[in-house]
Amino acid sequence: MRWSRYFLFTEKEEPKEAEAPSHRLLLKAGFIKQASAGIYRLLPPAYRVLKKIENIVRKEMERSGAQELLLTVLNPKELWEETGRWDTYGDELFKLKDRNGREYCLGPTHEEEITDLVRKVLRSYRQLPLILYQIQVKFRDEKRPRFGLIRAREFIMKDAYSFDTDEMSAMISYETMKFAYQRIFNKLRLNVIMAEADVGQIGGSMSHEFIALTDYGEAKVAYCENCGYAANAEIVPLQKPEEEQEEEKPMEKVHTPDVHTIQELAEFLNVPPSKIMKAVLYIVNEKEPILVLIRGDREIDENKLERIIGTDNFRLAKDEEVIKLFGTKKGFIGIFNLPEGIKVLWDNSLYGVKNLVVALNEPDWHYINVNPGRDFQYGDFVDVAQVKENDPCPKCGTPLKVKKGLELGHIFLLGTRYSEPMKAYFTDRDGKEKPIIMGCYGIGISRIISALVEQYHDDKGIKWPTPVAPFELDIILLNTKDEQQEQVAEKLYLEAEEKGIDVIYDDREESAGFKFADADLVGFPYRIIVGRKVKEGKVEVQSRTSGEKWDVEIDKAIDFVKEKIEEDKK
RNA sequence: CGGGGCGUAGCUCAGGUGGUAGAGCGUCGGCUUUGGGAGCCGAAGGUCGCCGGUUCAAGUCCGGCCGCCCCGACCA
Repeated sequence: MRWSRYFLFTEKEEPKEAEAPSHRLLLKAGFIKQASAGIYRLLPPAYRVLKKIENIVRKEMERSGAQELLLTVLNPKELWEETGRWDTYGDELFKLKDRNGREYCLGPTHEEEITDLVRKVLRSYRQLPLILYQIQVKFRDEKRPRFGLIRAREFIMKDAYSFDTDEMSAMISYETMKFAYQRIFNKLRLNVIMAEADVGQIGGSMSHEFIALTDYGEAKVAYCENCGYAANAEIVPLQKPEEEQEEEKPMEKVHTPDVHTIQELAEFLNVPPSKIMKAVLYIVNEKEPILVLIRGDREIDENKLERIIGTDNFRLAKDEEVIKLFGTKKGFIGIFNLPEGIKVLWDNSLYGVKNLVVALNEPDWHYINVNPGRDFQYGDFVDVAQVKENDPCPKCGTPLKVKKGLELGHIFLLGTRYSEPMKAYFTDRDGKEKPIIMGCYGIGISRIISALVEQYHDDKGIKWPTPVAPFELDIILLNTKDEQQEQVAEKLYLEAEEKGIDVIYDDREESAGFKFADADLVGFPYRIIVGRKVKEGKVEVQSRTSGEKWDVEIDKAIDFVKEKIEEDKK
């Protein structure tokens, strides 16, 4: 490809709206163009990357025995009503009507579609097991699209579905996909952690997430470097700590005027936050107040809370509600003088803490040196705290690492969550009708482009790993007016094409610095610089990744680069 | 969904107190230049997000709407 003819236009100015490096660089280097909020056009170089990612995924899926098909984007309401998700999926579903008033959604995921297809075709246990997959555009009306391709409203996903006769067989399908995913992320050169995960609203019994470690992403993963345990932070269990061995001091009432936050209170009383009982009031289903008590140095994990109370319909109480219920402001809620009918949850972190600071539901006063057993009785303990760096690993007790990441893959053992309500049955060996056991397996294909840039860039631009680079080699002709240089560059370009290298030839009439800067920004793994060394029969080969430079004889340059590329792709 | 901000040339942005729109970069033409986003000369390019109001006069003031970004909540 000659760059002078190629649809690749970089920006010199920094895109003002982008913050995440991947978003900024993909815009600046001319890979993506926004169409509207969370909706992006993939330009030719980005599409080349996307296709390479897809093909790596395809190869590993096919190797695992999965078969590719193509479902539809437009999905009728009726199927979604069968599983109840037309309503429960909520506002995230893009809905529309046809001219006759029939309702559809744009598929955000395809469990209903695939289950419908399979129930119409499959009859017998002889036809199982089966894994089907597609690479398809998906639509989710995200509340807040963010960071370019990282959270888009229209995006490309690989979704696979497994169908088995029994739990054991389903488990084998699940494990097969798990291994395929590990191979895929290795081949994509991504640093990805496989973590245990919550099954969430998709349902099912077992689930793993594949999280790329990045600074921009929605996932938080906790992992143990000792035993290999890794899980989404929101499901890491935290046990009660050891009881503190500390002399119990006499309880005292202390005036704490205008002290509202834990931090202020800790400074005012000169105690660590871990000695303060924090009380947070939630309103469940818009009517039932629940008071959550937690140690002052900890935060509430609302995902854990959701699983405890069994609904996501809850919110923090408003100031007025606190005043109405407790007769005091936020910051002065505690366990003493509690009004009737308020449910109280005790987080494990509070167990065994001595000489606590506790509010007493009276403005501007706290008790200090409050002790369990003597001054109050514990209620029901639960685990609602967010996991933090250095919390003990639930498997082996070693301090955990907690890192931010980007969810690239998610696999679920679904069981009969979809086959049962949709009546996807097969006849088993014993002649009985049984629901198919299902699994589903997603990979965010377009999001992988961003994850790659997050993990492979520097201050000058992107550094694509060779297997996914839009072009493997950039041949830069420095002086377009120099006939000798031009002849050499043309010859090398044709030779590279001939030898099957993905090559772009920068034949544009631009200054040397301009071309170098573009090459760094767009991030081709190798470049050949055709410049003044041509007089000595040489060109310069450079690696974007390592920064290494080699002077190579003109005739050997392409073979030299080809060898490097082959090595990278192994 | 709560909070904040922005919308003027392709991009980044400037345009006290209302007076009919500018810069840098990019683009086009010419000359010069070619190992790190070159220089000089010239030119084109705008329904100032949309609708309404106030006014002799609105990019500027007022009202409504739309779009986009950021923080949080949310996020198989």
